Amino acid sequence: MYHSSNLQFQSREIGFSARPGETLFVQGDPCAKILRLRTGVARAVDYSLNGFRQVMAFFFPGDVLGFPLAAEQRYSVEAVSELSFTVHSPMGWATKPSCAGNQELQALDAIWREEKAFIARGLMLGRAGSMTRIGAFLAYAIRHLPAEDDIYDFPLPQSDIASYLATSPETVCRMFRQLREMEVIAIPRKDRLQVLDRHKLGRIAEGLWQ
Amino acid sequence: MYHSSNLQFQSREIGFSARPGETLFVQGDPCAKILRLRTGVARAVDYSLNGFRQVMAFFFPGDVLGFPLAAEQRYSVEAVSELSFTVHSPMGWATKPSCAGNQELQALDAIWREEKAFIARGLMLGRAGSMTRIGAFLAYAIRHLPAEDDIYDFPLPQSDIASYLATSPETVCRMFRQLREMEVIAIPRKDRLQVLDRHKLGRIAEGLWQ
DNA sequence: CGACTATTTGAAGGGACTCAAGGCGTGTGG
DNA sequence: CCACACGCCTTGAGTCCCTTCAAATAGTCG
Repeated sequence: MYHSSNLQFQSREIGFSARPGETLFVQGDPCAKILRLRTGVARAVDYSLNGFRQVMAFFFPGDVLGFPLAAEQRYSVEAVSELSFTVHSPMGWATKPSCAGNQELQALDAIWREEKAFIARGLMLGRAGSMTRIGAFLAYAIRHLPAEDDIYDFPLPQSDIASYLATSPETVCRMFRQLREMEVIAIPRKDRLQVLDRHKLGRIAEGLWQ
Repeated sequence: MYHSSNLQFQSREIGFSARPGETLFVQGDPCAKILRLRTGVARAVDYSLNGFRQVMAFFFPGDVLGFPLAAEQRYSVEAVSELSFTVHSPMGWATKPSCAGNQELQALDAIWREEKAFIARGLMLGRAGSMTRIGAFLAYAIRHLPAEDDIYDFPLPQSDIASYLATSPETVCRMFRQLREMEVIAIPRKDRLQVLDRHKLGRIAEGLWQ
C-alpha cells in the first residue's frame, strides 16, 4: 500500500476519488489543477484527429498528473481502476534545480516521474517481438503496483495493454497464455497477477528467452 | 570525444561545437551542465545492459538538453550532424509555473520541449505500418529543420531513423523509395530532403494513403 | 436472466524482418 | 591522382511473426 501522509504540500489537500473509466483531464483543457495519485491506476490517452486512440502511459500511486509544463493538458487522463487522489494548486510549485529545498525537489521529481512514464513506453516499443514487449511491460508494471506475497493488484485490461504496446489484444492474450504455460506468471483471480519466476521474466524482458 | 573537461560552468553563454558522432552526454553522468542547441541535430540514445542500442529522440535547434530533472543523465546524447550550442549552468534556472517571469518560462518551456520529443516518438511508434510511421516522422522532422524553398537540411542517417522508429534500415530505405515514386518527397542531394506534396505527406502520416 | 464487454482460441493472409549481395559516396594512403 | 577500404544505402528473395477476421466463452452489471 502507498502512504502519502508523510508528503507535505503547501496548499490544502483534498481527497478525491474516481470510478474506472472516468475522465480526469481532457486533452486541450487549460492546466488548472495538479493531481497526485494515492491509490489505483490511471492512463494517459491520446485521441488523434482521425479518431485513433492510443494509451500513452500508465500512472501509478505516487505519480503527479497535470503539471502545467504547457498551457494545455497534453493528454487525456482516465481512471483505469478505482482511484483516490489529492488535488493541488499549481501555485507555489516552484522548482529550482540548484537548491535542495524540499518543495523544489518535489516538483522536479513529479515532472521527472511523469516523463519517465513516457520514456518507459518508448523503450518498450523499441524492442522487437511481442513477447519481449509484454515481458518488459509486466516487469515495469509490477515495480509500481502494490502486492502481497508476489500477488499483485493488476487492474489493467488487456485492451489497454495492447494499445500501450502497439499490438493487438489477441496477441496480448496469447503472450499471457504462453507466460502462464511457461510458469512465469499466474492469474489466480481476475485483476490479480502472480509472478512465479521473477528471474525468467527479467530475461524475457531483455529479449533472451528460450 | 567527451567534452566535460574543457567546459566551464558559468551563468554566461559560451559557444561550443561538436562534430558528427561526438558524444556530449553519457548516460549516468551527473547532471552538471545544460546545453542549448543552436544549429544541427543531436540524438538521445539508450544503451541497455545487453548491448542493445536505441535512438530515443532527436533534438533540433532551440532544444535544451541535460536539464537536471534527475541526478543523473537519463540518456546519452550524440551529435548527428555538425553542432553548435551554448552551455549554461543549472543555477538560476528556477521555474515557477504561477509566475510569468522570463527565466521561469524558459525553464518550463525547455523541459516541455524535451518531454515533447519523447512523447512524439511514442505516438509514432503507436501507429501501425511502416509507411505511416515514416510519414509521421518526416512530417515531424521537417517542422524542426531549417529549410530553403521546401528543401530541408536533412542530416539524419537512415540507420538512426530505423532505430528511432523501431524498424529495420532496409524498411526505411524501401519506404523512402516509395515516397519518391509517389512524388511526395525528393532527395536532390545527400543530406537534403525536398517535400513535393505536403498534403499527401500529412495524409500518409495519419494512416490514410493509397 | 439477459445484454454487454472483455477475453480466448483458431485459421489464413500479409507485411516486415532477416539474410545476402551489390552499388554509391567519402576519405585515406600509396 | 588513383586505388582501396569503409560505411551507408539499395535491392531481391524467402520466411515467419503478427494481424485480421470470425466465433465462442467468460465475466459483469442491470
